[in-house]
Amino acid sequence: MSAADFDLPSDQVAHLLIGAMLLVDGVGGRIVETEAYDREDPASHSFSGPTARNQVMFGPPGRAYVYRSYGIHWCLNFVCREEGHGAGVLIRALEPLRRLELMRERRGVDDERLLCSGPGRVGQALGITSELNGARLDRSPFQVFASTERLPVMNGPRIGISKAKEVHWRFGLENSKYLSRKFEKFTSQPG
DNA sequence: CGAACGATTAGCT
DNA sequence: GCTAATCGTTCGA
Repeated sequence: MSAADFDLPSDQVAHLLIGAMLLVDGVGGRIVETEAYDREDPASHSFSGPTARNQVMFGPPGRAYVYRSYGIHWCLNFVCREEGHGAGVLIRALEPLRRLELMRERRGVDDERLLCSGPGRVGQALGITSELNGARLDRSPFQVFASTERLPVMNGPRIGISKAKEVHWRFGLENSKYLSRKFEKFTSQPG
């Protein structure tokens, strides 16, 4: 995918990314769960304007925004919309497909379903660190290929937030074993 | 400068 | 289901 593909509202990109192949240095798999965030969104890091941490969200679309979560985990986002807007998509889960042994080693677990099912796990399995904050998604080490298939996508409330819980900007591949959690309430998107 | 709070996970009950 | 771990970011004094 090119930078222009991310110059769209983050909920559209979050939906579009379900089924896409994501690789970092050849390690990764198929995206099965995402969440959208936007400048006008109280749950978003960008809601209160640019800061040292979130400055990449206010840069050009098609870049990686990487942040430290709970002092422990690295979480990977894709910057969306026009430059300066402050929108992004959090990559919450992958179906692991490439270089599973390296992911098992990095994660310290064998179970395939625990390799990339959660944003912190995705970061650890793919070797994401702050060094990749601001990196272009159309250049090494990233590779992002949109799905050519029409896939059944469901959506629902985002996870782990305290504000804007009524916004259903969590998207997931229906029937995937690799979601970080079940979708309790969801509406199926028209295929 | 201090304090509160996470876009989480793992491990235990 | 509940909670400790763990520390950078943010905001108010």
